[in-house]
Amino acid sequence: MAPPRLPLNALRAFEATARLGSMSAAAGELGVTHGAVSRHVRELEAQFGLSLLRRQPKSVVPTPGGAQLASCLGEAFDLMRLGVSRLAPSPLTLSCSATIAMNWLIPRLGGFKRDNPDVEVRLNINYGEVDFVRDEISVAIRSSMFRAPQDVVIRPLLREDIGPVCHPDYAARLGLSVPEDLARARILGTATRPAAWREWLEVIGHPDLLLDAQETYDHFYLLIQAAASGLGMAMAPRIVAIDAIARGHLVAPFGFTPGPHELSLWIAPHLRARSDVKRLVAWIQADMIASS
Amino acid sequence: MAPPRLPLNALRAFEATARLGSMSAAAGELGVTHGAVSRHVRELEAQFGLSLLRRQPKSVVPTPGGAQLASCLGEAFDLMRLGVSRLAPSPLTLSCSATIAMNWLIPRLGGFKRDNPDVEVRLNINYGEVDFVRDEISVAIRSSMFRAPQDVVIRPLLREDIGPVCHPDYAARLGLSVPEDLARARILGTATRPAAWREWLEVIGHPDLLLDAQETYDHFYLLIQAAASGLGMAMAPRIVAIDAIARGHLVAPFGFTPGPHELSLWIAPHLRARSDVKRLVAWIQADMIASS
DNA sequence: GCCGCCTGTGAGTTTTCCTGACAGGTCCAT
DNA sequence: ATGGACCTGTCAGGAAAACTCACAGGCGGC
Repeated sequence: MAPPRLPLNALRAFEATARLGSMSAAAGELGVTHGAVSRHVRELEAQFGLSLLRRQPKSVVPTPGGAQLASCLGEAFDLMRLGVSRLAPSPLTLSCSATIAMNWLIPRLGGFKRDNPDVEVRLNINYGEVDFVRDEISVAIRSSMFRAPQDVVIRPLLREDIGPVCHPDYAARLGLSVPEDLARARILGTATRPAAWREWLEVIGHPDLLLDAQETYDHFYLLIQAAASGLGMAMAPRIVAIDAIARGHLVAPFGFTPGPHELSLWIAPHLRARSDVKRLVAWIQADMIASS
Repeated sequence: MAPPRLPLNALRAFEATARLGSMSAAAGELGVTHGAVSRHVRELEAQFGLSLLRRQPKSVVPTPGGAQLASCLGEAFDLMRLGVSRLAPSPLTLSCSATIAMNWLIPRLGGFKRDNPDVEVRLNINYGEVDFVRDEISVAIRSSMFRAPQDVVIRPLLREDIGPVCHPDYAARLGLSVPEDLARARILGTATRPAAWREWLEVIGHPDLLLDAQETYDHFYLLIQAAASGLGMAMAPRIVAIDAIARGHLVAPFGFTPGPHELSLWIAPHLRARSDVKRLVAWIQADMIASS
């Protein structure tokens, strides 16, 4: 008969219990209920034929043997974690447009780093096509304007709500109340989304209105900054304007309307099960929803 | 979001695979199928987002990262095993009668030690009542003549087949063919089982025959040896005579008949889940059945 | 006394793990 | 070539482990 396999999960539960001096605390650390921990410890005691913990009213104390075992186990688990962490993982790289990066991601990234101090996020500022392997991209935030590569895991984030934005004083000065009033405004555009104003006019039901960009910026984020500086009206997705609106740098006199595009997460298929990838994805999804 | 729990079972499967250079070998060591190991390894690779093994036609070779991880894991598991083995277990103690010990157990004990080199078995030569705690007994072989203590785990072994035995030459000289012929034999008895002959006569359907012990030994094993020396007929359970019969030291001219008692294993309840206890119990059960 | 905090335990359920069977691949011997 | 031995990969289905939920009981503090 072969030597019995070590009951690894039970050993982990016991180690945490001995270290924390409490089954409930160990259960919290392991993300299970106290009952599960209690069972694991009893299973070990039965298997070894001796008691590992002295039960006390408000806590548990390892017996001498239990303490020695716990210390061995602690070292062993540390060693495992060390080995796993040494696995030279390719860095976690998030690709998104400069606009999203500046107006949504970077201001919120501190929160992710606070919750996940051990995860390092590299940014890749880009939009459009992605080569996950060549550029070592783990996750990309992309608009549905672009086609995802084959095999990529896609998680829809949100439909882009779009609307005109400008500086609050600018809006007040022009007295905007209906879309037609925009004829009085200076219309700002961007080279990367030449159809932006046309798309908006269509979704709000004024396809007849003609608003042509009187000034065109090379980059979307320059456009946003121009609008925030009071230089005119920009057509912007809510997600990139929301912070500026909250700070009072921008207003959206006509609100936002669901636009023709949506934002998605593209996840490198070979990395989709990696824990840091999963954590980043979960965080982006949650924070995107929270800020929409 | 909490840091992910280490997938311990998968890590163990990978460690064995890397050490043995083969999933099938690892599966053998762990007592599972190769499919299970394959899944575990793939799960790890997915979770870490990198490949741990280079697949080759007839084997697998750890990648550099995989080799480093495997070495860490190997140390960690060794440490765990060490910690567990240090748990000062009470010694494994088997209690049985001197007769069983001499005529059945000890000749077979080598086989158990060969299959379980890491298990040390202490013997407690005794019969009748057992105090598992005071005498630190783990397992006892006992006859149903005795009452087991409360709470003991009982595993029936076999019904005692009993019959008269003597030296082959002695049987030939007397020309025994029917029980009545035993009147010509010298009847040997033992103080510990004074009713042995009577019980046999009853189970073979000759309650009328009267065979009284003409010589009585203090111990059963002395009785067996006396019979094997040609001093007369002894009433013996098959299980204690079987080896002497096989070696030609004894014969059972009337065979063996199911007797009124049976042999059982009594297992100390607080030790019943201990792996060495379970292995000893399994071995005794298997070998008892094999030799009956 | 009552309440809060701990652990123990049972039934029932979810999740994990494993099996068993098959497929594809390489190497070796025939 | 061709068949056999021996790997690994994969899938559906089933056994076993793990977990949850709910309740019970003990102890200490307010």
